[in-house]
Amino acid sequence: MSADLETRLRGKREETKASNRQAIIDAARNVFAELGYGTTTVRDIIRATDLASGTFYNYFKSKEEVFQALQDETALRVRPRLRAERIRARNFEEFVSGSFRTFFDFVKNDHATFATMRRNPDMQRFRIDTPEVIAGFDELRSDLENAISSGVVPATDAELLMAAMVGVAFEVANHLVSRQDLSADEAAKFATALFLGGVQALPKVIPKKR
Amino acid sequence: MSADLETRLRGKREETKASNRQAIIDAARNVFAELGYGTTTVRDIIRATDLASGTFYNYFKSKEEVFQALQDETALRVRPRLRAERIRARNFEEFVSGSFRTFFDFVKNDHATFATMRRNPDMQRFRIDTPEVIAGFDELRSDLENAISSGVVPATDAELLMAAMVGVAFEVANHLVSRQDLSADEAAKFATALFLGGVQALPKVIPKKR
DNA sequence: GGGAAAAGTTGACGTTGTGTCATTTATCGC
DNA sequence: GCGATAAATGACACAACGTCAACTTTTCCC
Repeated sequence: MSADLETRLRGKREETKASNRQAIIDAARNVFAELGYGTTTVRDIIRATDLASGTFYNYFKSKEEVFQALQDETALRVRPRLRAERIRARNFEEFVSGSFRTFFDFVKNDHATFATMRRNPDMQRFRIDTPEVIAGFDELRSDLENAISSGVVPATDAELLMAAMVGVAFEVANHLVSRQDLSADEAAKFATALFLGGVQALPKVIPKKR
Repeated sequence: MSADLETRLRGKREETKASNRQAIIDAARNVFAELGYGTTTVRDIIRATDLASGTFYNYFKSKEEVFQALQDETALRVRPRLRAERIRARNFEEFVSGSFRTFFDFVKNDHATFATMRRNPDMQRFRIDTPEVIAGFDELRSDLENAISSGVVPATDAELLMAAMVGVAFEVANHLVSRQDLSADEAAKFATALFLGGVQALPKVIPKKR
């Protein structure tokens, strides 16, 4: 079986190290979802595995660090999709709309990730900042710089443009999570229109009672 | 003296209650700035006042709650300014530019508030969510709805528009804090142009080496 | 294959911070 | 003044933390 194969290739030591790490991460995901981030303790997490308390500290410094690892896993799933979308784009309209649509689809569909968020009254607003996420931001900025160089986007402060896209993406995503009547598609259309033509270009909507 | 006057009006009891609460908040501000939010303990805070440990819990449930109170104090300083700026506005251009300029000025000038932030590696990205802040968001949304009703802004999803403004404001503010070469004015011009005319309208800039 | 070294696991233990509560001290209403 | 009420105090019981010496498993090498 494949475990044996991996063992032969990587050695048993590396093997269990990886599986322990993953066991802790998986346990943490469940426990966070159940107890909420604030109230769970390192002990709660380790109790949900078959490891001893001391072992936790061979892998992570604190629950914060496990949480980061969880976030990194999430970011690792989206980042390539966003990258691909931007590379595929043949003009700035596609660049922007592809990015927003991909991100909002992800947020709307990945229940496993965002259910946790909703159960946590402490951090209603979701905002991630791990190495993986920062790297994703840099990638976006660099792609924007290229777009500017090639004349697709007017010469402007690429860092600010990145910040604006990121800000809108995350903030709108928060509403996507809490509002059921809002689809990823609507959100993407809105954000895209804003970036392409400003307020005047925004999709017209019949005002709703709230 | 005025303390005597207040005492006569409010009673000594209310008096010291208010002053103790403020003492704790002030102590917390200093201690957070010195030790960082993550590492400071309730005991550290109370030690910086002349109160006993038990007294802390007469005023706040936890250090999180003090932190919230701190944030609320900050929000309470900006919210009226933003409100005033929006009321003064005679068209949407003024509405948007006034809002961004006021917010960015505040961020850039209020060192006391944002120095703390920079000293905290745990929460580099600043994001506040207290009742006072939520109320500010609601106020903005409601003002946007009015703008839509009166035809100054095209009929669109006011909540999304609010989210976009908030997202850009906070995310750009993060860069304001970390980039010395970026002025509040530049940032406001950028954000305003984006909302009024989209990417094509953004201020032109000679690309900088980074 | 076997034995020693290296790597990793274990859980008990000392330490630190938490929140409560019986007691004490200060203020209020009369 | 004086009883009643509100608030402050700090010792205490409890919970979680992170470490570490003893133990187990894997690797290395002859």
